[in-house]
Amino acid sequence: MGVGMEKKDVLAGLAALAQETRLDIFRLLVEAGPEGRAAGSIAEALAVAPATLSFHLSALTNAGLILQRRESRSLIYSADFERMTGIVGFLSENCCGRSASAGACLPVCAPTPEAANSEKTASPRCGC
Amino acid sequence: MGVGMEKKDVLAGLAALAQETRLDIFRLLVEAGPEGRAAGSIAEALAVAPATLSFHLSALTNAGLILQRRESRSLIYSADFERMTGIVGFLSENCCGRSASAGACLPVCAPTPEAANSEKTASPRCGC
DNA sequence: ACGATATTTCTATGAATGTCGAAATGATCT
DNA sequence: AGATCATTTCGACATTCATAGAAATATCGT
Repeated sequence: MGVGMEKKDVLAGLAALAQETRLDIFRLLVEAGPEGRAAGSIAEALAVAPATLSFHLSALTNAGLILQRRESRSLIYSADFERMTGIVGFLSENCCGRSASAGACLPVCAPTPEAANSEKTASPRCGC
Repeated sequence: MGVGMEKKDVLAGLAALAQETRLDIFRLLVEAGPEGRAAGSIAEALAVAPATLSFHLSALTNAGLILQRRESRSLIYSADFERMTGIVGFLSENCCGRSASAGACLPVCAPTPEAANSEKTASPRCGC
């Protein structure tokens, strides 16, 4: 309990990320790290209208993927990494009948180039 | 190169998973492993109309998340784990300004219960 | 309090999506 | 070839979503 995420939360998170503008926003915030970035800065970086950005920031916030804090006049948004890992974990739960908590079922941690190459030769597999 | 996924592919994958029925299907196939499961078996397990299931299987297939093969009269579907890891990797690319290939930026490999607990105490962080 | 700046809410519109019954297609077995 | 079984395609419907201009709200600095 506590570790596993509710399906509806995962669904909300995926839906939030399944949109080009929001995916761009989220990746920008992942890159920015915990310090985050102001709404205006995001709007400028991605060249989206303020109203449109606000719409998407709300969507990401409601999905729990990003956090908001105020700093002077600016609203700073940052990625919620904990939530993101929860979503990934949900996807690989019970991989090949095993429980995800038993260990790394999917090599989701960025593979080394060598591992990536050997992966190429092997047929699609689950990594179990 | 070849390891990184195109943004449009990631977007398609996320959109495909951002739907309750399809998420259920995919997780069922993740659990089934490389052996996969027949369309009819999936329809029965999830109690969805054949036409509806077919619609969603097409969506997942087009997104590259699942694979199809024939076995006698049945069409067997299985999860494409390689594609899934590609999507996850894309999300954590350039985490906090670093490249994902430099190492595990996000603890996306299922955390041990102990690690999960210590995570609870810390404020949201990126794991870098 | 006032003016300036940052962001959100309101409103409208065009486009895409999920669902399922009915019919059609494709594959198998005898 | 004919009968049967598994799955897909078609058609129609209601619902949801992305976008952005204009107005409203909130915060700050003086």
